[in-house]
Amino acid sequence: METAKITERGRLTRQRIIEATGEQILASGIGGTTLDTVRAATLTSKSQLFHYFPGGKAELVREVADWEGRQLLEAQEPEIHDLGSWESWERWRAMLVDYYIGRGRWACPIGSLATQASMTDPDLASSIAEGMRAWRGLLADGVRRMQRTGTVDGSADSERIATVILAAIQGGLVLSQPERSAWPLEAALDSALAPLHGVATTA
Amino acid sequence: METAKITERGRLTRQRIIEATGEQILASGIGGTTLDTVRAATLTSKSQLFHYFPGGKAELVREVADWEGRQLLEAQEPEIHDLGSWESWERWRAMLVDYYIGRGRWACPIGSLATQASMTDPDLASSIAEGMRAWRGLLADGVRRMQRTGTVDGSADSERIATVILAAIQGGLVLSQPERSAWPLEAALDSALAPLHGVATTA
DNA sequence: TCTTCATTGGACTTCATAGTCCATTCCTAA
DNA sequence: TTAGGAATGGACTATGAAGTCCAATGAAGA
Repeated sequence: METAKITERGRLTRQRIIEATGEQILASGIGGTTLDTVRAATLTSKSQLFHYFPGGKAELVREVADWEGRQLLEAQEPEIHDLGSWESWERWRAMLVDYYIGRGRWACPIGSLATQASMTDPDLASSIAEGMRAWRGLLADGVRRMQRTGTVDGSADSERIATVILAAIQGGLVLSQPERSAWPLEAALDSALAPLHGVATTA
Repeated sequence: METAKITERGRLTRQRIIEATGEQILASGIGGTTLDTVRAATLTSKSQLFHYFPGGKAELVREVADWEGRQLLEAQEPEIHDLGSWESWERWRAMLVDYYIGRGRWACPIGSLATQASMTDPDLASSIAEGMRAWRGLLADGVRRMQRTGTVDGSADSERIATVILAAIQGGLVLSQPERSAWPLEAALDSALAPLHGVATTA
């Protein structure tokens, strides 16, 4: 058994801790999130935090990053595995904007953690980099599907287009966050998506 | 007199503190930068830090943000005030990539601070937002110059194009940082600049 | 029922860091 | 030369947050 004995009740508590920590990190950053505020929000005790996360805060943050990463990918279902038509890309785009802005996140759980912690926690940094690569891979798959249908020039570099789209998301959020407006994100995203519907970038 | 009495010697010390703090923040983040490490790096004493920055760490960080913002704009001189030809844009792009990657920064002093502190320090957040707007304005000026020469479609929204370029920079850096590779930044930037030399986005 | 172990509560310890205070040194101008 | 204020040194305090420890509780199977 890899994970020590854990009952259903324990699993729920553990999950509750992860989700509450995720919310606090998104709202206040890693530095603004303390074990005491997590404890208060989850109605747990110090010993529980260390019982479920023996590695302390660092391990907890890493688990949060993993979980948020999975959530982010799940939120993009089912479109993320389609992306074979412009309509699918449009639905995916709408979902994404809603995920970030509509739900009041205003930041990417992954991208934001990347800039916050990549310099202090190498483990977390590589985990995040891996998540980014996975995400980029799914987008690149979509781009290749568009190339197969002929909508997109077959000679274009699909990985590169996927990277540009990801960068647009992350950069758009960096600008949207302080402005509290969705439009930088939408502008950046639409600009990056332009090559996917056979229309030149018109800005 | 707005600023209290300060001699040339004092001004230099103060500046030394700002620059060292800026380097540490860029390398280790705000949380990873302590007054003690700054003190050690600058060969100063605790009392000096509070003598020059009565508001403590928060004020120091804000001064750093201001100074880094000015540095960032200065680094783009003189091109940032030209940008009237594609060649000028190319020179500007090269300068920028060198500023971030060539000098081992791997992060934007402004964008990185935005995600690190905008949620905890509203003053800093608005100061950063203002810096972003100023920067965007300069880029938009350049875009309009390109429109006047006819290289760029005059009906395009110059502010929007400028925003997309800024987002490409910020997002490119988010991706470049964990990968320790310049190419995400270059890909995003080149894609955003494509509309400026009359070539459709080819990725 | 009883045993065992996961789960929980919460006080306590340790430590890093922001911030305070006062004495001392350095510079400059009268 | 000297007086005054800026600049500096560094010990000290206060605080908050991470992490430890042990006792108490709850649940599930023998």
